[in-house]
Amino acid sequence: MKNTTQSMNCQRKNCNKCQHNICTYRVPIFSDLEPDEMMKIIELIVSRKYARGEMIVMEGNQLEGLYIIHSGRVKAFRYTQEAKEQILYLFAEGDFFGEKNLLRKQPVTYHAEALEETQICVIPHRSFHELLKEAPSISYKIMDQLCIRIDHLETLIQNMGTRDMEARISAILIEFAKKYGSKQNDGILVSMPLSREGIANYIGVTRETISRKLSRLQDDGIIEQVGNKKIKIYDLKALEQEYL
Amino acid sequence: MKNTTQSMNCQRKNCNKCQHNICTYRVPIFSDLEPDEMMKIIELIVSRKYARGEMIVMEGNQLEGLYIIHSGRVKAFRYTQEAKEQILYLFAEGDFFGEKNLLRKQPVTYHAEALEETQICVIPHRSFHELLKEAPSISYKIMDQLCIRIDHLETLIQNMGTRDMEARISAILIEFAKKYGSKQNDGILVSMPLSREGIANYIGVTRETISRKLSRLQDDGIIEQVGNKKIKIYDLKALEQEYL
DNA sequence: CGCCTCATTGAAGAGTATCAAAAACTGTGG
DNA sequence: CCACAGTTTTTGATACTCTTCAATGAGGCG
Repeated sequence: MKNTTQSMNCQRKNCNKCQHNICTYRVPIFSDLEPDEMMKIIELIVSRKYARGEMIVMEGNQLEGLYIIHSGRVKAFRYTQEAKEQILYLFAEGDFFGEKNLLRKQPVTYHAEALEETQICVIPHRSFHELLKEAPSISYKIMDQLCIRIDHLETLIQNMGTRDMEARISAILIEFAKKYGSKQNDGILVSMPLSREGIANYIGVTRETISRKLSRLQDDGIIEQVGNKKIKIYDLKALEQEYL
Repeated sequence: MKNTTQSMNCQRKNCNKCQHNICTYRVPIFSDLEPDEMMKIIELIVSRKYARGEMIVMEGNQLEGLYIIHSGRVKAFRYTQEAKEQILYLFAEGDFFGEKNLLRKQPVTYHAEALEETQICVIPHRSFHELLKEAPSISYKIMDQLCIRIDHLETLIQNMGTRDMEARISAILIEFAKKYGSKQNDGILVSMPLSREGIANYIGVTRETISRKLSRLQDDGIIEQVGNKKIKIYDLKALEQEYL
C-alpha cells in the first residue's frame, strides 16, 4: 500500500517538478521521441523503489513490462555450478532490462539486485508494443542497445579468457575509471560500484585474489585504495600496459 | 576474378535449381516474408565461398553488408591479452554476422574463420535498410536473434565463471550433443565442430587439459572418443550430473 | 601409403583456491 | 566526536589444479 502511493507520488513529482529529468528523457531508447509521444509514455509508467541489497527480479520471472532504471545502480548475475555469483552486467541510470520478456516472451535470464537505493520505472508490455507501432524508430534504438550489450558481453568473455590475472584486474579498473572516475590533478579517483567480493564475482575469481592483486598494484604505486569504496589511479598508463 | 564468376554462378544456381533452399529461406530473419519480398532480396544477394581455415572477416573490418551463412560452419573469436584465441560464437547455416555494422555503423568486433567449406551470402547495407522499411517485421526478427545471441554469451560467461573444469567441459559436450548429435541405440554420436584446441579456446583453457579431461571421461565409460572428430556419449545423465 | 597435423601423456612448476585468523573499515548510537 | 559492533577486507600458510614444456603417439588428407 505504502509503496503504491509512494510510486504515484514519484510519478507525479517527476511530471510536475522536473519534466526534463524524468525516466524517459534519460533513456537512450526514447531520446528521439517528440514531446507528445514522450507524454504518452509518461502516463504509462509505474515507478518502484528498491533498497540496497534488495532483489529486483529473479531468474525465471515473467516481467510485466520493461524495467528502466531511473536512478541507482543494479548488478545482474547468474549462479555458477558451485553456487558462486557470476556478475553479467552493471546497470545504471537509463539502462533497462526485461527486454527478452518483451521481444520473445522469455523470462529474465538473470537475477538483478540493487547495489544502492534504486528507482525503477516499469513500462507495461502492451503499452510498449503500442508505442513501437506509433514510433518505429524506437526499434532501432533497442537494437542499438542490444548491440551495446553484446559488445559488453563479448569483452567480458575475452577478459575472462585471459589467464594473466593482473591483466584482468587492470581491465576492470580501466572500465570503472572510464565509467565512474573523476579526474584530479594527481590521478583519477574512482568510486567503485562493487565491493572486493563483487569485483571477484565479476571476473570470476575469489575475493582474496582481488585483495592481493590490488595490494600489489598499490605497493607498485600504480593505485591507492582509499577506504573500501574508492580507488585512486595514479598511473593509468601502467595499468593499460599491464592490460596490453 | 575467378571468385566473382564463381559467386554469380552460385547465385544463379540457387535461384533456378532449388528456390526453397536459398539463403533467405533458411534464415530466421526472413521467415515471415512474402514470396515477392523474398524475390527482391534474392536479387540483391552476392554469394561468396570460403575454404576451411580461411578468414571471412577480421576484427575492425567495415563490412559492406550483412553476412549470412548459406552453408558451412564458422567460428568467431577474439584474441586475449596473451594472444590466445577466445571463441565467442559458433555460427552455422542461417546465422548472420555484421549486424553491428548494419545497426550502429560499427566495424565487426571479432574475427570470423571458416571451419569447413562455407558459403556466405551478403546483403548490401542499403538494400537491407530499404528492406527494413518495406517489411518492418524484420526488425522484430533481428531483435529476436540478438536476444538469442545475448543468451548464448551470458551462458558462456556463466560457464567460464565456474571453476570446476569437469563441469565446464560437460556443459560444452551437452551443448554440442544437442546441436550436432544424432541418437543411436547405445548413445549419442556427436560430430564435433571444433578440434581439441578449438574446444580449449572456447572454454578458456589449454588443449592439454581438454585431452586429459576427455580421456578421464572415457575411462569412466561416460564417453568414447571416435577418432578426432567424433565423440560418442554413452551416459548423458552422468554428464548432466557433472554439470549440475 | 606417407607425411603433416593434431592429440596424448608425463613431469615439473606456477598460481590461485581454500581455510583460518587478524586487521580495517563503515555507520550507528551514545 | 568517539566508541562499538558488524561487516568487509587483508594477510598467511597449505594444498590442489592447471599450465607449461617436451616427447611420443595417432589421425586424416592428399
